[in-house]
Amino acid sequence: MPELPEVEVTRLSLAPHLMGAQIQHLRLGKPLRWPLGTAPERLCDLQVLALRRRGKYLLLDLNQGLLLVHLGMSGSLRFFATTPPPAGAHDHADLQTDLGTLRLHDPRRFGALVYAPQGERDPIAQKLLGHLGLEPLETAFTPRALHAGLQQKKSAIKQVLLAGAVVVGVGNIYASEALFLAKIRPTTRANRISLARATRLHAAIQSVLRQALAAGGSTLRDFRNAQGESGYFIQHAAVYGRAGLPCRDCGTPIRQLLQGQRSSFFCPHCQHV
DNA sequence: CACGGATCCTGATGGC
DNA sequence: TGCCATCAGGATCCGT
Repeated sequence: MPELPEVEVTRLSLAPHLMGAQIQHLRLGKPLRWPLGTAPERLCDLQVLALRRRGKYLLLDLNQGLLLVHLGMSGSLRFFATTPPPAGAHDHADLQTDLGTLRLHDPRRFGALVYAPQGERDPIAQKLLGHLGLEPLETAFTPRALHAGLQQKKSAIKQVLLAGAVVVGVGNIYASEALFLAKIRPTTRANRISLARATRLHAAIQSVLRQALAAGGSTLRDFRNAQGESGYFIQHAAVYGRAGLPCRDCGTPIRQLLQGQRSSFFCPHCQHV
């Protein structure tokens, strides 16, 4: 469900509610991808100082340590200013604060809630964040930097984008969309992409992510922001989920293929090598 | 050590 | 209607 835009939309809608909140209780449901890494009681009385994002991770800076939240494939966060409704079968964490309750809903449980007592330099934070590539909407992400990163990778560009070691936050939907905009085939080896084409891809990634952000995140299935509202970007997808349908630019049927167990979509006419 | 594949889990969907 | 196979927005881990 969540790629960078969805996580960022979540962060933006959550920040005003969580800023300065004091944790009173943490209730955990079924296990998530990783254990919390501490006893839930240890978080009591800690205060939320800031809400940041790194790739698809949400980072809650506490006055002692850092709480990392990942939404996996099916996760979403909601904030309840008053008493939340009873937890459902897939509500696996309730972070109760003096300002309200942050609830993590995640049917597939690929998501995670992890406490790093020593903040970003904590080993667990290093393990999860240390290898991440550039933030696509920050100034360090330039056409040259993208090109340089791609030069190091021999795999297909689609898989390099998904891996997050060069640039973070681009998931399965936006990878296909960005490659279509840049007119690059998903199967092209990353190190065979010229500076000119990397420059197009750079612009395409930013354009696709910014559009999705402005639209409030995609809504392929059930993405909701912290207020429970859904976005609508996916209805404008150029290629994602459109196998067999005519390309919006040239009419050629969109093709679907499998790369690393993930579907890719592309127009065989508009996207060369 | 870089790469590709298997893997975690539940729900929705479509074919028979 | 029921049963089964397939697929879904992620990312780590493990074997080669």
